[in-house]
Amino acid sequence: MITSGSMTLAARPTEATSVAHDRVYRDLRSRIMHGDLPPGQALTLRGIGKNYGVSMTPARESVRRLAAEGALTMSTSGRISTPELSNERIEELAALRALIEVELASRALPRAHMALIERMQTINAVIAEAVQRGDAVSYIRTNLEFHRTLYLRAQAPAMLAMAETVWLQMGPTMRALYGRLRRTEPPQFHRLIIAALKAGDEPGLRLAVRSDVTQGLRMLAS
Amino acid sequence: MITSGSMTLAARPTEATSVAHDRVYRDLRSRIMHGDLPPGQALTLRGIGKNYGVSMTPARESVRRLAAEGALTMSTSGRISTPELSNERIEELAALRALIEVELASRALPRAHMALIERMQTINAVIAEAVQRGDAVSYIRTNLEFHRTLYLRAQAPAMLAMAETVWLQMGPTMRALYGRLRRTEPPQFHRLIIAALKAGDEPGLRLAVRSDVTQGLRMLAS
DNA sequence: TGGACCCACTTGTGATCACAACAGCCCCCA
DNA sequence: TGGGGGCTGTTGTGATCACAAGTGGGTCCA
Repeated sequence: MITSGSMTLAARPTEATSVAHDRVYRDLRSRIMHGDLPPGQALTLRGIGKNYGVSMTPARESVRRLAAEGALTMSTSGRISTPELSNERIEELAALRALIEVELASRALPRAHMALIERMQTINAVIAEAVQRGDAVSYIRTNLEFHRTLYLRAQAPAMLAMAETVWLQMGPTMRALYGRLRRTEPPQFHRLIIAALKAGDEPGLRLAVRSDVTQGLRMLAS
Repeated sequence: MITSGSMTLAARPTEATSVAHDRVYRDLRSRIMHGDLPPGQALTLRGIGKNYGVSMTPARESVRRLAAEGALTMSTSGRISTPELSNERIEELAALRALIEVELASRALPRAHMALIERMQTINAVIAEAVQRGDAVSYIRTNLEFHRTLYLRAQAPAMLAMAETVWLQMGPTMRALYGRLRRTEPPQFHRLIIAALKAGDEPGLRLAVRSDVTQGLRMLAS
C-alpha cells in the first residue's frame, strides 16, 4: 500500500469531479506516471477499492482505462500489474518521445514568452533540489512538469495527450532507471532548451529536446 | 450489425478471447475506426448491451476503454457519442499521422521485400474497386490495411498502436469527409509509396507517406 | 528429502438492482 | 401563439452477489 502523499500537481483548476471512478483513475494515473509504483507491481480490484473506499466497479473502470493507455498490463488470466518493459520497448518509447516532443517544442517556440521561460527556470531549480535529495518521484514529477509547461504553449492537445501517454507507460521503468543510474547533477540539456528558447533558435531547440528525452536511454545501454 | 468482413489482418493468431467485454470492444472499435458510425452518433450502455446480448457491465467497460483511446467522447453528464472533431483537431491529428507514419514507413523500408510490395499492390487494387463503388467503409478499411501492411514491417508495436489510435479518433470524421469530397480515383500517392519502396528511396518514401496522410486535409480546407 | 498432487482462497467477470440526474416533451397560461 | 414549468422516461453510476478460473501453499507419498 503506497502512501498517497501531498501530490500537489501544479495547476489543475477543475478538480472536483466527485465521480468515484474518475477520482481513482486520476490518482492511480498520477502515481504510475511519476514512478510511485515499481515495474511489475501487482494490483487487485478489491485492494484498489478498499484503498479508495469504493466498490469493485469504479476500481475496475479505472484499471480498464489505464490498461487502455498502456499504464497497466493485464495477464491472460486478468491479473493486473504495472508493465515491465523490454529494452526494445523502452527504446521505441524514447523514439516516440523524441518524435512527438520535438514537434511540440517546435510549435511552442513562437509563443514562448519571457514569463514562460522564467517559469521553466524556476522548475529547473526544483529539479536540482530533487536530484540532490535523491528523490526519484519528485525528480520525475518535476521533470515532466518542465516539459509540460513548454508543450502546453504548443496549443496541440492531441499531441500533448500522446506525449503524456508515453510518459505514463514509462513511469514505473523511469523510477527503476533512476535508482540504477544515480544522478548527481540536474539534466544538462534543460539549460540548452532554455537557451534555445531565449535565442529563438529552432534547430537548436529540436536538438536539445531530442537529446534530453533520449539521454537516460544512452546511460541504460552502457 | 456490420459484417465483420474478411479483415485478414496479418498475424493475429490469438483471436478467440471469448471474454464478453473484449468482444464488444473489438467490434465497436472496428466499426468506429472504419467509419461505420457518423460523427456525433449517440450510444447507450443498455443499447450496446442489448446489441451484443450482454449486460451493462461489459458494455460499460468497452465504452470506457474506447473513450480512453479517444474513439468515443463522454459529455459532462456521461452521455456517450462518437467525437465531432473541430478543424483544428483534424489538422492536429493529420500532423500526428504524418509524424508517426513517416517514421514507421522509414523503419519498414529496409525490411520491405518484394512479397510485401506485391501485397500492397494487391490491396491498392481493392481500394480502386471500393472507390469505383463509392463504398466509403470499404475504402477506409482497405486504405488503412494498405498502411498497416507496410508499418507492421517496422517492428515497432508501440508506434503502430499510436498510429491506430489516431485512425480510431478520425474514423467517424473520415467517413463524413469521404462523403463530402466524392473521390473518383484511387489515392495517387499510394503509387509513389510503392515506387519509393521498390527504389529503396527513403526521402521519397517519407515525402510520399506525408503527402498521402495529409491529402484529404487539403481538400477539406478548400 | 524431493516432487507431485490437491484443496482452499484469492481474483477477475458478468448480471442485477437501486438511485440520482438529466433530457425531452407536453401542457398550461399569459 | 409563444414561452416557461413540471413530469416521465431514459441513462449513467455504484454496490452487491454468484461464479469460474487460476494461484499458491501445504501435505502426502515414493
